[in-house]
Amino acid sequence: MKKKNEEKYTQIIQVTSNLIATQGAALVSTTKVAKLVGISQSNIYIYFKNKDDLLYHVYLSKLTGMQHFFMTLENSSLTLTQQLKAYIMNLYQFALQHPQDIEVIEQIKAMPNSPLHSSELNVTDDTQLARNLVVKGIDAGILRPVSPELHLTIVFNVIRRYTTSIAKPNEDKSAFQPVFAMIWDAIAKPD
Amino acid sequence: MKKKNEEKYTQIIQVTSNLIATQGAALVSTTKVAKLVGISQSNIYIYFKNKDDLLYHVYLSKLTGMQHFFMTLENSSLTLTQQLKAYIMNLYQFALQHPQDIEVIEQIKAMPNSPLHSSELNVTDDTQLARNLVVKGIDAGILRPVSPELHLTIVFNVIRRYTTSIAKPNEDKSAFQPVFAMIWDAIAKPD
Amino acid sequence: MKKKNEEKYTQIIQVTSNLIATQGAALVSTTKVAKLVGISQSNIYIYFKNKDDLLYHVYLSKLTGMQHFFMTLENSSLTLTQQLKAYIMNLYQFALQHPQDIEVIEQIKAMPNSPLHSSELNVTDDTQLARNLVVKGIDAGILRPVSPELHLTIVFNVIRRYTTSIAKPNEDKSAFQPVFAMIWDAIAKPD
Amino acid sequence: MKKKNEEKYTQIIQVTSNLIATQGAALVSTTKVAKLVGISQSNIYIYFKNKDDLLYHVYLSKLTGMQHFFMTLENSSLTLTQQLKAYIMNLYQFALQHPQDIEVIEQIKAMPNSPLHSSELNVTDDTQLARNLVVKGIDAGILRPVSPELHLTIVFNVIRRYTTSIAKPNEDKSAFQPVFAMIWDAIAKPD
DNA sequence: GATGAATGAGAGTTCATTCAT
DNA sequence: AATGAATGAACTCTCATTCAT
Repeated sequence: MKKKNEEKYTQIIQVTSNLIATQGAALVSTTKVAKLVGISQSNIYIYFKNKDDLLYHVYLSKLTGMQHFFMTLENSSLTLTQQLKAYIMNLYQFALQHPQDIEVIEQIKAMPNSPLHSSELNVTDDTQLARNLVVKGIDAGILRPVSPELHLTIVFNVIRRYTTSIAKPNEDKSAFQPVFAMIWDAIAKPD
Repeated sequence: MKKKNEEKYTQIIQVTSNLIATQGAALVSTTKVAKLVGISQSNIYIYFKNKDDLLYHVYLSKLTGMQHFFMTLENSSLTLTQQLKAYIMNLYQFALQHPQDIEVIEQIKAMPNSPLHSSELNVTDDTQLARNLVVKGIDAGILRPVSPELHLTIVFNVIRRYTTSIAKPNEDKSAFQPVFAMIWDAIAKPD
Repeated sequence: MKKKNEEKYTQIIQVTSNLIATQGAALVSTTKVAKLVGISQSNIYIYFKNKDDLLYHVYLSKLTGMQHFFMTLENSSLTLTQQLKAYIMNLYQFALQHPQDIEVIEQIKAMPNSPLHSSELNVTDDTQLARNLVVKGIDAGILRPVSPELHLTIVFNVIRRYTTSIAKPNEDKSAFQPVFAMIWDAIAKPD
Repeated sequence: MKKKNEEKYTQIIQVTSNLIATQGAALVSTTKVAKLVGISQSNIYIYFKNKDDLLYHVYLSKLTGMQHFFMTLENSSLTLTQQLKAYIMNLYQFALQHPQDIEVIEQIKAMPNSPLHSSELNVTDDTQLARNLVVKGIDAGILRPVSPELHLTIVFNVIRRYTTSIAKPNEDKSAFQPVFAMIWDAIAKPD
């Protein structure tokens, strides 16, 4: 519940994150985390109130890492179309460099009893920025006039699938070009 | 392991399927299933070798139900383009009528220790037909020349998202038209 | 939760009862009970839903044993004064023969998070009969016109204290006579 | 173990006392106490050797508060009968003004592993004075010739029950009169 | 004097699985 | 075919206590 030893705090978050990415959120247990960190299980409860609290902070840590990545987009002088395209490119590059992070975020979101549901504080979601952009894009006649959920579904799932199963770790940006075209033609309103 | 009492066998499968759809695969337990069916827990082990075996058969049952739905496509006299479009429409209609089935299939596939991974027998996947079609489509120059996984990702995720969160249960086929266009423009090779 | 093996069911109740009497209700744990019965701890959950459920049934078992003892009083042809005196004598004899039972009942009642508080079904309390008699006695001008709680407090505590710390196990009824006088003079309305 | 910061020492005692009164002695933990005082858990071990030691001192503090109240009785010039009656009245008034204190004392006494049992030092019990008076009363032929435990049981339990559940906080002394008569008739030897 | 960190023991509970009947 | 009984392992969580700083 307290935190002074930042190092171990970070270690617990890190190990949990790895566990989620490799075994799935459902298989995470404080027992396993503790064993991997090399501490006693009860020790975890010094750093986190709950198992839920732990997962919640894992989620937060990944989220802020991601948000840093997209901050440059806001308050920019780009046109809306440019912003939308830039967002897709940013997401691609982020996913390529931090493949685990998106996986972890999505897994925690999708958990049966997600700690996010019970959390009092509403977090500025990672897709919040994207959703705003999409809505603006639809209103401006740039994107197809269908439920924004569909645009988001395409953008996220295609990039996730591409970066986890298809892309090479250090590939050049140009390799993504055909995939980008696929996404853009899907969401952009045809002339 | 045998199935004398066919009725109870089906009941177990059905209840498990409902549990997966409502609570998530991770929260399924033989205890809960048995209680809902109204039999003793150990009884389940007469019909299934173990929990994995149960889940595997739930998966199979949903799969065959789905394949029935698509059989009409094979050996048809349609052109490849028509077959691809028909597949998308069929999937849309199946998902609309059996929203639970796709959910269950995907959940079992996505399980941390999915019974499908450890299964010796390789099942003819539900996406096998789709994948074949897509590959043919790419070779024929109809679809974009990118990894077929991406086409499948789009088709499945968009339809799943649309039918579970957006579509109305008894909506007319025409309501799907804009979404269909979205999917098709995403996967079809532009002129 | 089920019960076929009555013997083990009774054994668990018995062992728990002993534990409460010797160590106090607060120190009862399913672990200890299981160890004393010689079964695995999880086995207890076959016979009882909860620890609370276990304690509740321990309470019930002692209660019914006690009620059997007092049934003879009801519907009797005794005068009210005779009934009151008979109740005190019966309680004395019951407490002398089953010193543990009253201790167990009172301990479970007094528990911080008593399983009785959360129980939906309201049990006919062991003091219900006594309270009814006392109220009737007050109305009839036989007992002192003060809160019936005070009469009950005296009757129960004096007998409990006497039988647990003072009385000899096989003593003659006459040994109780001075104590009986004490109780009666306390609760009876003086002329 | 020492007590430099007298204030914090008192605070710990006070908080523990409240916890016992409200939640019951069994639910007291150093964790809860520390949280309520606003100190770290380990800090408690500076002021007290262990949990038992803490409880023991809580007991002592309540005890001395109570003894102050009764000191006026000793070395007085009252007759024995007057002293006995005065003791009862004093106890009533003390219990009315400090309802928590008696509760705390009794709870600690009644604990399964009471710190008083293991304590090497024998404390001059709170009932010591009362017991002495009672013994003297029996010898002088004022009180009934039964085990003094019984007299004490009546006096303490009736007053405790009366002041906690029946009496009004600021009631006049005269309201207690019928209850006093009840007690006195119970313990006094009839002519 | 005070605290953060750590721990082992123990609590209640659920689960998948086995076996005799 | 069906069930009751049993179990060991795993789980989350709380607690009293110790120790270095």
